[in-house]
Amino acid sequence: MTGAALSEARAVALARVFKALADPVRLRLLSMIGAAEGGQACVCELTAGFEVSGPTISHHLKVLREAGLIEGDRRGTWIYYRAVPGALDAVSDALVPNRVPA
Amino acid sequence: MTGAALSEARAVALARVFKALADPVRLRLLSMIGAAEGGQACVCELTAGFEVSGPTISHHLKVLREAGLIEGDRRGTWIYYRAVPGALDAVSDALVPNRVPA
DNA sequence: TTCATGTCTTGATGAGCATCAAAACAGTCG
DNA sequence: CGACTGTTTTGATGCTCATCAAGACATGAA
Repeated sequence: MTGAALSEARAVALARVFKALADPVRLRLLSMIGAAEGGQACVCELTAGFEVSGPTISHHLKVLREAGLIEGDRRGTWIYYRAVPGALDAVSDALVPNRVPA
Repeated sequence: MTGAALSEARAVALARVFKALADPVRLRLLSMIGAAEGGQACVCELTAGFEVSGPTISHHLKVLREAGLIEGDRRGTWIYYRAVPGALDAVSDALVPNRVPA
């Protein structure tokens, strides 16, 4: 956030992603998905880790999906979600441009 | 977000910061402060760059201040705001731990 | 087809937030 | 002190969001 000033349009787009990240449940969902075996997890596993109801988890997953942070595909009975590659890196870059991949 | 699963407490703390970033006006304020001469800007300069009213800018600056992202000090008539060093880096680290300073 | 399971959508409710106008506070200058 | 500028606080309003209960949809099995 030290480079040139942010344009209005870019600020709106970035704010949308940050809004998706601005909830403890969604952060933990994202974390659980990333930490899961093979980088993916089905909704049943995710729901088990929280005290909130199934529909609420589904709602949060939808928010993350619409923000471009995760994507899911149905495999038989279950739906598996995984992180969209590079999505979080792009957000990280926007915050601190002077960083490079390890 | 690929390491160990996030604790509930850490998720709540992180979400608080993301919530502060989840507004286009606040993102642009942060950007303008970072891009300003000497890394600091007075409220009058910031207000001039927006269409919203003065009190609204003041409100957003307060949110950023309470999130630990900026700090301000009065210097005569004007109050100057600047970014808290390392605050954004910490957020960036939380998102993508596998990055190192350039 | 009928049933059971997993996931999502709908509808409703209560809490939180962005915004502004008006008032209050802080500091400078005459 | 009094007038003025810069900044914040207060109060009110409309909107968005998180959550749940109930129902709907999708898939696989009997």
